[in-house]
Amino acid sequence: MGAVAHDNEVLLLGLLRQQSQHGYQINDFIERNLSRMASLKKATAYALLERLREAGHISAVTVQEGNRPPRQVYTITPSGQERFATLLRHNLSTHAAAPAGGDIGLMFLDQLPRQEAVACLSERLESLQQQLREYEAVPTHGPAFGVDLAVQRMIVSLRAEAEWLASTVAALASSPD
Amino acid sequence: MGAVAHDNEVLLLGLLRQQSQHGYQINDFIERNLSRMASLKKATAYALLERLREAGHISAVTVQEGNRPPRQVYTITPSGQERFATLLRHNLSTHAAAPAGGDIGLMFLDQLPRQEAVACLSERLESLQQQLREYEAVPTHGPAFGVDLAVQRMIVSLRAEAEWLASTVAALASSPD
DNA sequence: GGGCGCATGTAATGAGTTACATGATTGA
DNA sequence: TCAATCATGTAACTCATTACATGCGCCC
Repeated sequence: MGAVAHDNEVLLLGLLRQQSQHGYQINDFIERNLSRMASLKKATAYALLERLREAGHISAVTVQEGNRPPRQVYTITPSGQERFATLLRHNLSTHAAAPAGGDIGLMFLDQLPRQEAVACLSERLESLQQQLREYEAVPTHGPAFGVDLAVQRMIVSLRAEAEWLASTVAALASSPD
Repeated sequence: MGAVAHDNEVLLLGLLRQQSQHGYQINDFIERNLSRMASLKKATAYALLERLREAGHISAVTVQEGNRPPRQVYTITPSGQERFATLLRHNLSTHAAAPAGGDIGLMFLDQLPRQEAVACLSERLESLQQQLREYEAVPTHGPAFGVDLAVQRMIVSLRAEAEWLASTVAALASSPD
């Protein structure tokens, strides 16, 4: 993708907005707590932080505690605050336009022998239900906010997809070849 | 993404499987009929076709009719048939694992003044409903197959998302700041 | 002393995007 | 004659990924 989504940028700015941090810390947090929602990788995060610093959206100071490795501690700047607000508004206002994913295969479903198609979709259904169970097991913190909201949305979406897929598989399995 | 999804590859092989074609023709078809499901761009398509040819999954012959520009007409090879079947099975069996998209913004919803958040999400809801209407307006061809199936899935998915979003906006609008 | 955690990065690779180049034909 | 369509590509760029490099401290 080009400069369409900016998901990673919002993520980093958002985290830095809540608290100044160094790269390792940010990455750690994402891996531990946001692995389901975010796909930002370590090397990408470091590079993006550097780009954001160059752009003036965050500032960096080198901090060394004792003999530990020196850290680049990043802090969001006023320019970054603005950027964050702009990106967030845009991100919230816009629904990921096009191709959702996983649809291309469906278009060619009839190019596979019926039985095989049913088998494949059944497998998909199972992994879908597994994912759903995982999201449903995520503990929530009372009224839906922050991450909880994103989890909720994921659940609703997965549930709808699972239901549709189940009925599609059923229809497919009982129809003539 | 790396070599994870292969959506574009399935798409091209699938189209060539139905009929030998030249690049312009394929691209034209995608733009006209599949713009909703596929995001494959012209230059990318040409490049991918060349890569598929190098890999031996398709073969090319140059054809010239009259004085029109010469065309590279591509035909799927046995190797390509196999590849297509493999990719298709995988594509059908697997649900796009991770981050669905649009979720990162939600995580930071509380970093925006309540009113603004509601406004943004309302805008999102409207465009979502607009999209939904467009998909619902796509004519179907009897029993769900091929593209129809993908459209159906899109509708189900959009509907679920729209419903969830509507109730979320309502809850948000009526809660204290 | 050997492996893990901390902390930051580089290098190579690859896929995708936009914008542009080219040149003939067709139709208003 | 001017614009659009046909047809294939190249070039420059951005973003992301994986794998690797480095080096110290801590703990068993």
